[in-house]
Amino acid sequence: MQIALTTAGNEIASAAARCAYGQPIRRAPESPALGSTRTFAKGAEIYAEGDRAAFIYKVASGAIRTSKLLSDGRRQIDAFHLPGDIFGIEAGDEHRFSAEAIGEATVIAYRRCSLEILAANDSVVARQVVTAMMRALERAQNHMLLLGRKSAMEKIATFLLDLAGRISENGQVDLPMSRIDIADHLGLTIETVSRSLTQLERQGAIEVPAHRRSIVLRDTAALRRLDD
Amino acid sequence: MQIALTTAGNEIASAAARCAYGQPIRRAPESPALGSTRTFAKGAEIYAEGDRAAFIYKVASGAIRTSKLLSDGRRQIDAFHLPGDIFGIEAGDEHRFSAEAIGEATVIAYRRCSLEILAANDSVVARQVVTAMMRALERAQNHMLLLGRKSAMEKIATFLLDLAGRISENGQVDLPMSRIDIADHLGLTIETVSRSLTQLERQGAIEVPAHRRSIVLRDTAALRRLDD
DNA sequence: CGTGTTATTGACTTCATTCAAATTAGGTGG
DNA sequence: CCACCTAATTTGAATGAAGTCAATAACACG
Repeated sequence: MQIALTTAGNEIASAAARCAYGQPIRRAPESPALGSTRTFAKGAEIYAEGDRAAFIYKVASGAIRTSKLLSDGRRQIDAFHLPGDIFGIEAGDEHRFSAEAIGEATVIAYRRCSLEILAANDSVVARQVVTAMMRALERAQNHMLLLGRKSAMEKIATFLLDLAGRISENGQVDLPMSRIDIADHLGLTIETVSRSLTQLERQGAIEVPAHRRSIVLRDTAALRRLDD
Repeated sequence: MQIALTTAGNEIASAAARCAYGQPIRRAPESPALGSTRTFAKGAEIYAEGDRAAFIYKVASGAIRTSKLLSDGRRQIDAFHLPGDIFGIEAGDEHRFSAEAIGEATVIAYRRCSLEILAANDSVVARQVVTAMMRALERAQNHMLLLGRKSAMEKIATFLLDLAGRISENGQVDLPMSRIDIADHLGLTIETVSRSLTQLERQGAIEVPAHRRSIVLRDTAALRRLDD
């Protein structure tokens, strides 16, 4: 029982169908109600803080940032979501972050229903959603330590190692996001991000190719020493 | 079907019994296996980072802090847990924070089993645990914004308003925790916490009685202006 | 009352920010 | 392919918010 539109092995879609209709329903592939793929241009908003949370999302390609704003415009980027990552899960009925595509990105949107009902009705999807939530919680908790107690250099080192663990091929990390995004994720300014990268490069820990959107980790041991 | 030792209306205990034994089992009140109350002295450790997470806890009285350490001793207090709060839920099998009693405190410990099994087997407890996790996630996400983007004064204002919302009687907040704990929660030093409180007092927003362990909110509007 | 702990205050330093300018990258149209 | 333009990034100099170090003050408790 798998719905054509969804990616292979995806349990969320079938569960969402059950959730919405009581029992699994076979749907035409062109149905937009669940598991629909959407493409967003660079900078496009997927949802805003306060929007009704009707869907949860899975990144298919590209990268998404979720962020919160203070009234005067200061921004905190809670997380970057890469292909395979689920985002947009909420406890209440509205989004508590806004989500934007960083570059061009495609996401799969799944109609959401109350997580309590979901969890009660379907153990497979419950596990998936609970797991995604747990991951978000762990990420947030580690990030609190970073934001509250680490220096700029340590923040950058931690960030690079984390990204490398998620998307590096042979020690090279292609940054999907700008310096501003990195700064707003790490609680720094773009200038400090830039200076820290320069300093790490001078120390031989990393190498920043000309186009500035990728970073080669030269000395991960040195970075790890900064990480903790 | 309620187990004698547990507090009234508590679903976690009965679910834990089901979880551990497949079906509900009536246990003698003196059984320590689930819903057991434990008392901790000031500063006593309930569990350490890395400990096997065999229980989840609910605060009965007093206050608990959960925190993470950097290798050189810098500390980030993730949250303060007050009576009624659940803490110690983990995705994996070990604790990712340490938990200590702030003053003398009593907690109720519930034998834990894999959350996936929990969620699959029992919708009532699934809802409770998922709700507690959600709350932890929301707290963490708001706290990231505070740690990453707020000034010292704003941090203190947010902290006081939050605490007031949880334990104030008529605008008076009795702080269970020391300045060091506040500092380590807000990503500040004790000196900065102290100076910020003094400044808020000078501005007439708060009043700090002589014993320094309680705070009267005089002008919540002014605090709210700082909060966001 | 001492004594130890916790909090406040003061003086100075530092790390990161701010403001400003220069440089580089990437896209557009000739 | 190159000149131009805009946006992103880097770099420099000065400032500032919070940290550090040090001393004092206020409690809490025996």
